[in-house]
Amino acid sequence: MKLEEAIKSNRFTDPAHKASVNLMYTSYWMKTHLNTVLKENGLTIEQFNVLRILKGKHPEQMCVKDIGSRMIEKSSNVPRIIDRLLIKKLVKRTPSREDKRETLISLTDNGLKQVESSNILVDAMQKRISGLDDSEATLLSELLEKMRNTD
Amino acid sequence: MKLEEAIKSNRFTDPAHKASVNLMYTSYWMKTHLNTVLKENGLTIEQFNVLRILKGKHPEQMCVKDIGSRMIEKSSNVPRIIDRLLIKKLVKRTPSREDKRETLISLTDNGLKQVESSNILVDAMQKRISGLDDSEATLLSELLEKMRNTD
DNA sequence: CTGGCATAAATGTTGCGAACAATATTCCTG
DNA sequence: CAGGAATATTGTTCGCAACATTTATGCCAG
Repeated sequence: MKLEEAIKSNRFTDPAHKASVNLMYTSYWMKTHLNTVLKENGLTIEQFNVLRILKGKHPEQMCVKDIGSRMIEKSSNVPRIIDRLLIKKLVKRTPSREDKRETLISLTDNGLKQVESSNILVDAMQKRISGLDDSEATLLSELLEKMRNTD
Repeated sequence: MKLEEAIKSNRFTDPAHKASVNLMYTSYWMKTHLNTVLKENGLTIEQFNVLRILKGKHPEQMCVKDIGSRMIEKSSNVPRIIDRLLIKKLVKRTPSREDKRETLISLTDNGLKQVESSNILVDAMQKRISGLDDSEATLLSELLEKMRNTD
């Protein structure tokens, strides 16, 4: 669907304005699909993101700060997202020995299964909905990074 | 900043995967800037969005359904966003005469001033942070719409 | 004209997360 | 060793998402 149909508007002041609205709408659209898929497994996007980050180091542990620095949406509430994963027994919390200020988090067996099964669903969904081929996707990434060049 | 630095990861299964993470990260990045700017005026993004939609028809009124259909993030909670705008007296609620199921919403004078002043801040911020020229921004919009071609 | 379905809006409820402050513990550096 | 920095947790408030329910009204088929 064209942006103009999706939000019934065509009053954009300039191409950059339209692009930023398009960007937020497309991200919303993607998240809606993600949410739908993850709900089958009882996960929120943020929870899935933390699990996926932990899977990247599995079976090693990660401290809370490192998890936070790898999240797409930086959040001061990582401990509470972990709380919810703990309740579902997808994750384990262990005090660190080397630096006693830290706590180390790792996936449980259940957590690993959960994230692997969710990954399959998510990958399939993304393949199904994305209309871009590899070179277009690469170009999109380049434009997005150029857009953020003031970082 | 490159995506890999921003989320300290370079394990993307394919360009489309990287593009979708990049998309969500860039949208988050944009919203963070938006939030910072709007906070000066005591508005959330959703509230600003509703005000901006109303400005498009000002001084005419709009019913709640039409507002919702124009929002970037479709929400079933439009009445409650309007509640908060009402408390700040930025918006007025009037029962419709033609169709008594509807309520008509319009900007107050204060609301109009508020959205105009916010627009200035937002436009300046977007100019300041975006590293894309017009043709790149147009290309970005095209890619985003192609990405959503399964709509 | 009316009975039943559709539509618009509001409301109730639950839960997640953002934002920000405050606290406790531990580390590190001068 | 003292004082400040870093790490994680906790408290609090708020906005919003999601979903169900309710109320009022419009509309159409019979």
